[in-house]
Amino acid sequence: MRSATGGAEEPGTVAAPPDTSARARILEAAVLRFARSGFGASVRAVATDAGVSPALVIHHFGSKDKLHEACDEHVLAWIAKSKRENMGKATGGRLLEVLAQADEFAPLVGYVLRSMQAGGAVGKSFVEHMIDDAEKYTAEAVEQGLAKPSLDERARVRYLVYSSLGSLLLSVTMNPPDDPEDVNTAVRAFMDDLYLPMLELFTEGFLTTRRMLDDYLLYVGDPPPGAGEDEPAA
Amino acid sequence: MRSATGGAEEPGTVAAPPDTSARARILEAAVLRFARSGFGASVRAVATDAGVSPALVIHHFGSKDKLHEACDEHVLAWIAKSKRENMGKATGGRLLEVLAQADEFAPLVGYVLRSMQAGGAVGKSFVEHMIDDAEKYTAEAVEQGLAKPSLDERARVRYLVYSSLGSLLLSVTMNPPDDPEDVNTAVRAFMDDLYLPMLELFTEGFLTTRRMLDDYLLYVGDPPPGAGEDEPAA
DNA sequence: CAACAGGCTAAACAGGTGTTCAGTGTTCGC
DNA sequence: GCGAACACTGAACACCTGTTTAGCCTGTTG
Repeated sequence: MRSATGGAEEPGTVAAPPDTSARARILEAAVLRFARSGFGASVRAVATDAGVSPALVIHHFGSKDKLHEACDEHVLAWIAKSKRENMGKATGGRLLEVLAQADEFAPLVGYVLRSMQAGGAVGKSFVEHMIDDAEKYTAEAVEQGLAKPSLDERARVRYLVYSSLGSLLLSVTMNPPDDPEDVNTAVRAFMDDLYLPMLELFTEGFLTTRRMLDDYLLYVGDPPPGAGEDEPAA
Repeated sequence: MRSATGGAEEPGTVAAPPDTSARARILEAAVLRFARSGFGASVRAVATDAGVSPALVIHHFGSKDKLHEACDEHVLAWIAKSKRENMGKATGGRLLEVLAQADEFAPLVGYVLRSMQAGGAVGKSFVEHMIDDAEKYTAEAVEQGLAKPSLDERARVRYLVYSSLGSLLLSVTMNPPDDPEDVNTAVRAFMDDLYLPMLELFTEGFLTTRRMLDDYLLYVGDPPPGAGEDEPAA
């Protein structure tokens, strides 16, 4: 077998042989296992999946928490890369759906969902990035006249991201796929069921009058006018 | 083996006037502990909270799973009662918010959220009941001319419930309150932040044109006219 | 009074957990 | 060749888990 354990990894795009190292195999197995069974999965389970001994997992990563962190970093790096590559075709809040369709990435999507479920770092980071992106996209959409302006753009974006990701998370949690690996099936089912009402709500709204909105505005006072200066901590 | 507590007495029908009994104290402590720390909390933790020995917990409930089931039943019964009492003032998807404001019920709300997070029975039941209720309320709202009719009423209701509960769950998961007991603070913060954009979306929509909706309708074919009841296979 | 019953507990059990340790080979620089 | 560094493992350790066992203690009943 090749040694080639030099720290310098070749950034070759096509030939990527060095991911057969035990460390990489463990990391991949851990991401998959955590996505499947949640972060309570045992080190022994990860080791078995990777075909190594539990001691080797600790030897390479130091502890289970460190392994968890390494998985987080790994997935975050993958998200950053995927975001760059899919910038064009995945607009707005549909990044996850697009990614989930690629079987290759499905386990990673599962990991993100698990992290959101557990309130972990990856989930938080993913949601925040999603909000930042969505803010940009909606601003463009407003400029182009595709989307209506909002009384509070930032708050609207937060709401849109929270409701879309939250509903997806809830749907997957309530109706977990038989094989925990193919999250894409669950995501697809979610989209099939709920895409129409979402689109309908987005184009036509839900209420017939402005009464509730106006009453609320009167009650809480005016929201930040247009481009709010800054938001002091409450 | 001799069964210590004769299984003759059916729980629920037994008239237990003093809820100061150890069994009741354990049940209450378990609901609170599970809401606080999730269902991974140990039997010993519950026992300590209740001021009893771990053995007594098992003695009264048989096993940890049985204790979990008993908690579920307890909370479900409470939900049913609260729904009956608050039918009038809590309309639509705002039941949880109303209930969360009553400090007395806050831990129970926390339990419901935990169960939704874990995909447990209480969460599932709660969501389904919520959908049933919301369907009734929106039907009334449509009749009264307050809400616009939908291409698929059932799907819209499901979407509304999933997005409101899902966004709440995600918000609480991402920003857990310092003291896990007062969920009401987190719920209140969620409402303060996201109620305006929600209301805005409901009254004005988001998109300026019907193009995306029409394109989608053309793509998937017409939705079930009126009361469609079929579930498309994946 | 004695005898029994049941709520209740301390202690232990069996099993799983993350982690450590001593010791395999195998490979590399000298 | 040598010795060191390396990836790697089986076995153990200490701890925590749910659960069981034996027995205490109190109240009731004969």
